Parts: sequence; structure tokens; C-alpha cells
Amino acid sequence: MLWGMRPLEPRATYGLAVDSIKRQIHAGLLLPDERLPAERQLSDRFGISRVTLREALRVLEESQYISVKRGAQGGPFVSDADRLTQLALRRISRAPAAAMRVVEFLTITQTAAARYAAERRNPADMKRMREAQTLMRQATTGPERKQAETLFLLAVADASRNPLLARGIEDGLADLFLPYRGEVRVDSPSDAIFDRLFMAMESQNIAEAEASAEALNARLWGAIREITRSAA
Amino acid sequence: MLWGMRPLEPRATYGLAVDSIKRQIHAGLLLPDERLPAERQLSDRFGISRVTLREALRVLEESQYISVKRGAQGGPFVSDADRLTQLALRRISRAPAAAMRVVEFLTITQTAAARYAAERRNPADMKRMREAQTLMRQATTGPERKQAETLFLLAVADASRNPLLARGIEDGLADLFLPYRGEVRVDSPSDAIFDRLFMAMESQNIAEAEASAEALNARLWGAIREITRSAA
DNA sequence: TATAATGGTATAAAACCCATACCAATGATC
DNA sequence: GATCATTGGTATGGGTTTTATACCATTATA
Repeated sequence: MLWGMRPLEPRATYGLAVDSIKRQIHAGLLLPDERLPAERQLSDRFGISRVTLREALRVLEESQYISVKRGAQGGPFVSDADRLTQLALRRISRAPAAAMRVVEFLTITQTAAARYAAERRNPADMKRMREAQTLMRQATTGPERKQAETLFLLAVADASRNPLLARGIEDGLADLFLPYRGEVRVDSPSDAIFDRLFMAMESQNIAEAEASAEALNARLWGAIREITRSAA
Repeated sequence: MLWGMRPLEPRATYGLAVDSIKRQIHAGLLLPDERLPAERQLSDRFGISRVTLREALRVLEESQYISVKRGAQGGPFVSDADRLTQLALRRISRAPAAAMRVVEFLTITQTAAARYAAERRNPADMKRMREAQTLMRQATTGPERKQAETLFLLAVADASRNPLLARGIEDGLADLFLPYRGEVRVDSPSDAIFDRLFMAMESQNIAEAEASAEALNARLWGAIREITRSAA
């Protein structure tokens, strides 16, 4: 009996580039209206030819993730916040159950990652978290805020020193395309949660790390529930 | 600031075939000495050309996972149990810490999967689990036993109805290459654990499902600890 | 010994990716 | 307003991978 001899799915290189950029937009690492490096530099970063990169840009343009301007000061630009919000809402409302599963997965993995990270974090990890926290405080827009939060969560994931766990979290964050929040209040309630998580990491307080991760996940559940409710 | 524009890693199609077969051997889905389908049929299953499949077979032959016999009743054969055990032990002792991380990851994800599967399993899931359980009881050798256990665990993973979770578990089982146990006692203690997990699934007893998953994971920890200890 | 099933080899074509060069558009600077 | 640097757009040729097809070599079995 054979179980796993299913058709392979070879991925063209340009498709890998499409995914990479899409994932970064989904996770919030790339900001709306942000200017990406010029084609020649971007293809260098990816280690692919310019021709292949351009194929990727065509696909991303077609699916409204970016737009491309010619001439000096031109280049590939991430779409504006309104368009990305539209894409995000469409994506979630197309398969709300799938989005809930991603949140479910993140709840499990991020809680575990927080636990291990509290045990295993090193000075470099703490530096990353501190920098993300600084970005979070400086954030004045929804996208900036989301970016800083993602950077913090990725730092925690890596600090868990578990590659499978970190990759899973990365995949989850890249799969979930949450729309940006409109306003960014200073001293928002989630600031307190991230502060609590950060302090738990610093003091290596495992119970606190788990508890604050749970609090973050509860907030995530609230967000996804609200979105799917208003989308229906 | 750009965070995720790292070099892409395009994968050749033949490499995908190599990985697919390696993973199935690691997880125990392919048995030692098992005869794989002839090249023409295998390449059909994978949806690739025979030439490309043959490249994959060369690599697998080189790395001792399979051997190829010519003529009628020939074909690609999985290596014998001794050689696979050797490969497994070598793999673990080369990076024992990594193996522990995989077990750690499986502990987290399989416990969660058991919980959700108990809630969400449908008749088709129960059928898969029952069939795996039957195979487990009929197993007379270590490899057969391992195969049945993997099939059971994959059924539970899928029954969780969480694709990210299921994929993670599949990756974990394929990454961890545990050597086969020598003898297979009837009514082994792990039979009782799987029975307990199965009954929890059937009765949708979530607490029991979690508890028996924990018991399975404890057994896994024992196995990996013993191997890394004797390997040192 | 004949046959069928199987791996081994050869050839040509298609698809994909790359390196390079050059053209076209555009904004900034003088 | 002219010039220039920066950027995307296009063209060409070549290398690698994958495919499709056909045919040869080996081997167990009837």
C-alpha cells in the first residue's frame, strides 16, 4: 500500500518571489505605499535574475499588491492602505473558517514559543525585542503598529530556539492577512500586554510569559471575530 | 528597512521527489525492503518525467535509502532494516539537539491536534483510525508497528481540521527519523495508550484525548532520550 | 527458451532562468 | 530649459532542467 506518492508541485522561481513579497505584506513587514528597492537591487537580494524578478512583479501588480512607476524615483511600490485593507478583507471573507484555523494555530504555537523563549532567550533576542518595542511606541499609524508587533512576535518565535515552531509561527503570521486598525491610541491596552510579555522574557518568568501570550491571543481572537462578524 | 528579502531557494523537481520518498521512509510509511512501483508508474504518480524521477532515484541510491534492481520483478527497493536503522541513528547522533526540538514540537502540536480531533472528527476520520489500529494489532515487526502508529497519528492530525497543524505534524514526523524497535510484544504498553486515545476520539472526550496524547508524547521523549544517551 | 516486466540509454524539443546590453521614461539638478 | 542619474522596458543568446519518445539490456518466470 502506498500513501504519499501524490503529484509533486514544482515551484517556479518567480513564484517563490511572489510568495515572499506577499507574505511580507500580509504579515505587515512591508508597509503600505512603501517603495521597494529597484529591480536590479531586488533581484540581487533574492539571488535571482532581473528577468525572473520582473515576472514576479507582474503577478503582484496584477493581483493589486503593488504598482510600478517608471523613471527616477520610480520603482515597485506597495499598494496603499485602502487597497491592502480591501485585499485583506476579501481574503478573510472568502474563507473565514480558514482564518479562524490560522488563529487557532497561532494560539497554540505562540503560547508554546513564549514559554520556551522565556527560558532560552539570549541577549541578541532581547535586543530584537527591545527594538521592536521601541518601534511599537513610536508607531503613529495602524500599519506601523502592526509591523512592530510582527517584529516582536518573530523575535519571540526565534528566541524559542525551535526551528519548526518558529517556522510555523512565521507561516501563520504570513498566512493571516489582518486589516490594519484605523487609529493608534497612545498607551493602548495592547501596549500593556506586550510590555508584560517583554518583562516576562527579561525576567525569564515562564508562567508570566505564557499568561501574557494567552492575553495576546485573546486579543487576536477578538479581532478575527469582529472582522468575520462585520464581513457577514 | 527591509527584513525578509533573503535569497530564494528554488528547488529542482528531482529534489522534491527525493524529499518525498525520504520523508516517507523517515516517518515509516515505506517499509524496509518494500518494493516501490516501477519507474514508469512512479513518475506517473509524481506527475514528473521518468528522466527526472531517475535523477531522484540516483540520489536516494547514493545516500543508501534505496537500491535498484534490474529485470523482471526488479525495481526500486527500500533499503533493509539494518541499513535504515544505521541511517536513523547517524542522523540523530549528528544533531541530537535538533531531534529533541522536533519531539518538543510534536509534543505541542499533537496534544493540540488530539484535542481538536476529539471535537471535530467525522466518520471518515474514525474509519482511518480504526484501520490504523487494526494494522497496529496485526503488526509483527518493528517497521510494521511504526507504520501503523504513523498512520494513526496522521489520521488524528487530519481530524483536527486544522491544515497548518496537520502540516506541522506531518513535517515533524517526517523530520524525526526514529530507528525501529527490535521486538514487537503483543499487548505492549503503548497499545493501551493508543486504545485510550482511540476511545477518547470515539467518545469525543476531550480531556481524555489530551491526556492520552500526553502519554504518547512521554513515550516519545523516553525513546529519544534513550537513543541520544546510547549514541553518546 | 520465449516472454514480459523492468531498468538503462539516446535524442530532440520545450520551458525556465540567466547575463548582458541597450532603449525609454522621469525626476532632480544645474 | 538642458543635462544627468535613476529607473523600468525590451531584446538577444546561451545554459540548465524537464519532458516526450523510442529503443536497448537485463532478469525472473512460465
